[in-house]
Amino acid sequence: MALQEYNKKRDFSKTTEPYGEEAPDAGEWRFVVQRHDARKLHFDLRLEMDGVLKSWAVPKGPSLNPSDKRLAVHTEDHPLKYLHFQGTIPKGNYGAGEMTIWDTGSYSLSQGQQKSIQDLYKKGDLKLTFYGTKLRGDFALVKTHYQNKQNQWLLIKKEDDYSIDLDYDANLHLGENAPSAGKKSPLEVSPKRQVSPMLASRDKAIDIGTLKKGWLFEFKWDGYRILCNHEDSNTSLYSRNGISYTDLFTPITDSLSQLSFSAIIDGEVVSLNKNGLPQFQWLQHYREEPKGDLVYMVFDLLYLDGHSLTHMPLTERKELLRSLVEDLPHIRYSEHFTNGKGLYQEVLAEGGEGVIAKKADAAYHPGIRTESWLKFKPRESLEALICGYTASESRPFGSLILGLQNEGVLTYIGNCGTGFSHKRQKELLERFQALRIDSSPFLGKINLAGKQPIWMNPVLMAEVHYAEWTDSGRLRQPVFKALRQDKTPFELHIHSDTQSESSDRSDKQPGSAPGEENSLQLDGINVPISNLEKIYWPKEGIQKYDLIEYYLSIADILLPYLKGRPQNLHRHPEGIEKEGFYQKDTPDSFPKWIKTTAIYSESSDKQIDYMLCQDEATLIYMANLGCIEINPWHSKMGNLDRPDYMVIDIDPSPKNSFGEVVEVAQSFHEFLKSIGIEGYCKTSGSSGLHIYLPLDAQYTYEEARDFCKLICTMVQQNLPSLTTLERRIKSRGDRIYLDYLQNRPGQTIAAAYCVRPQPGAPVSTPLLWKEINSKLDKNDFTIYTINDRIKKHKDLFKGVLGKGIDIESALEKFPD
DNA sequence: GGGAAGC
DNA sequence: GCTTCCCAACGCTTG
DNA sequence: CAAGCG
Ligand SMILES: [Mn+2]
Ligand SMILES: [Mn+2]
Repeated sequence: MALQEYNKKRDFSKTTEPYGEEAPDAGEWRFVVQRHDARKLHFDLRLEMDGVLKSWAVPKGPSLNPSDKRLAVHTEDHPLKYLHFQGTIPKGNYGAGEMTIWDTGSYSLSQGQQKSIQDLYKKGDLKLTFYGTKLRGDFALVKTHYQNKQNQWLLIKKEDDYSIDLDYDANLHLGENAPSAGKKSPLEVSPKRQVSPMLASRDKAIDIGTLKKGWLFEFKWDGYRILCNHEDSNTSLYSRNGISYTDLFTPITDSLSQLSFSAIIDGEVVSLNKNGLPQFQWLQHYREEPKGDLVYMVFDLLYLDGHSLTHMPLTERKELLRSLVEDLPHIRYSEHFTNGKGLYQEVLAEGGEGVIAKKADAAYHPGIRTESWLKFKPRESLEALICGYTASESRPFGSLILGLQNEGVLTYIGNCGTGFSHKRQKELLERFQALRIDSSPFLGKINLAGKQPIWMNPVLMAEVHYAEWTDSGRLRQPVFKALRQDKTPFELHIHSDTQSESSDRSDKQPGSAPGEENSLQLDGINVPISNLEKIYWPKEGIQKYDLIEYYLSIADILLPYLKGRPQNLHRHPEGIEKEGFYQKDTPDSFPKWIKTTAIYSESSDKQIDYMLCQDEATLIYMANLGCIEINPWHSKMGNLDRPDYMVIDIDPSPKNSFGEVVEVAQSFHEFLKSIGIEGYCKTSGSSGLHIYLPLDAQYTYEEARDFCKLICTMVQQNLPSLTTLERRIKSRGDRIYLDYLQNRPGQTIAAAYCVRPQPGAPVSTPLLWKEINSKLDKNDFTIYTINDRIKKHKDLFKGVLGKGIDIESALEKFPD
């Protein structure tokens, strides 16, 4: 490639919109790794970011082995066109030599990343997930801390399903999957696995009229992008994120189940009004109120009768598709046209969404945003932060107050008062309540033309369509489309066979409109999930979604500590700032698959059905009920009066520092060591610490409690002014309460790995004794950090359910 | 969070 | 049809 | 006994 052309393209890249529709927030961007046989062979890693390709030269190439730290030297930004470039750079030019595409695909920030990619990039601490052919899974791309080596970064594979233990040499992996001359062979698909759809890109610089030969044009349907896998008697519909729509859109499922061949179909489900125009809002409320003609507009066929078709040209796939779905009810073949300009004008006149242009000979690359498909639409859209709303007498609220984060400053971009039904407004208003704040989140004063603002913590995002920007930086004719569903769907954690883990907010997608009844298939049970986006931690904007995601991720480790134990549910259905309540009895309205055990209650003279958390399904059902915290008994069914462990509950007064708590725990550790006991310590998740001693159900609660009291007495004597055994709060003063009374039947303590209804969503986290020092920060352990910690330390509480201590021989070692 | 009662 | 209400714990310790 | 406590 000549420098001249490079420069030309570079100028072009500067002219692209700084805030385009896709680039800033889609959460998934493209990457390429080029093998560059220049003076010295190296690999160039390029990541799409802010409209350019951030680039690193990796001398040894990427490795899939986590123990390799590959040096990556940050080089200058390259224009986006480099995503597809391979060829020979002539001698005499910079970087002369052969350049081939080694791998390409998309990437996103890894799970649990809170900051924007721009911030993390600036910090030099990128945790990325790649969806390429060779580069797959999680990587860290981090700046080294050498101050005189500013541009030296390291590319390190993280331990996951794609990492390997063997040596890895990128130069030996040029295999058949390597794309050659711009023709990357597409992934094969199978109806046994979900497929991520190919996505269209958008380039406002292109005039649809200039696309002629080799392009065809389809309606851009305003509905849900849905794929269908059909094989034998199995027919399933699912969204881009893998959420199942098989049951919701039964007319379509039933119709496609009649197919006589196995197939994978791509299309858009729409709800049509009498004039045949798709009504997106009707579709959003299809579950509660089916309305309009439900039609699956199918436009691609990826698999037929045992063969993957992804490599075939589009026109051939569509021909097969047309004959396949002929005459099926609720299924319509999406025709294509050759006059793009004409179709576009027609669509505009009818108020349609837009037009998709497709290269007639293009293959189908699952999960890739392709330039072989281009979307054209008259209106812009973006994701804006909802910063508040205006009051109204006639409606639930007047309009949304919208803002964007602009270089760290929240900027007002206008109000939006249309696009929601009365019903939708009420749902939104309810969701807004938890986020209300007293003063404006904007720095300056906002002119709202006298309307009364109600301010909100700006964490919710709305997809808004608009005509253009005004000169003063406001949206013209904004219309609310949907609340953003910006999270990775759980389904992907369960069926790890889908590719894309991120969502594209510019393509509308189903998933979690409020009031929509979701469910999650776990342990063969359809677990009902409601109000996923309900905010449980208003300050942080953490949703029920995040809680469930955490519990899904920790279930395997957590469940052994819950199985067989009656529980006291502690529920916070309205979030942590509203009062929660305890619930012991399991009402009849709970599903019958929930296991319970009946225990007689003296006070109410009746049997109480205590819930047992035996499996992931119950765990998630509990989370859905607002059980942020989990409170199991210390003893199990079958041996209810003999606890499996003894608990030393270290409870500081509000006046004690955490450092003092640590000091007390250290004192316990010393004493326990002196009587030959190891003990296991965890954060309570709140302000204290818990020390567990394994008992293996060998002693009664009373024996455990007496032994605990003895130990606490020793420590209290050792630290008389810092600790107390006083049960009355008033008598404790500002001392730390050593609560041995927790060792009683029916008494509970927040389980290891459970979340606490406290600021920051802390997790009760098992620790190494050596971590219990003045540097310990209990705020380090939250739903966002525990999984990394477990990768490193595994389950530090394993011993709690292991071999029990011998109280008698420990007592012999007591002083005096 | 959800069901029942009340307006 | 929509809003509000109401419910969802216990048992041991201590004074 | 009622109130306190987790
Ligand atoms: Mn290079
Ligand atoms: Mn405690």
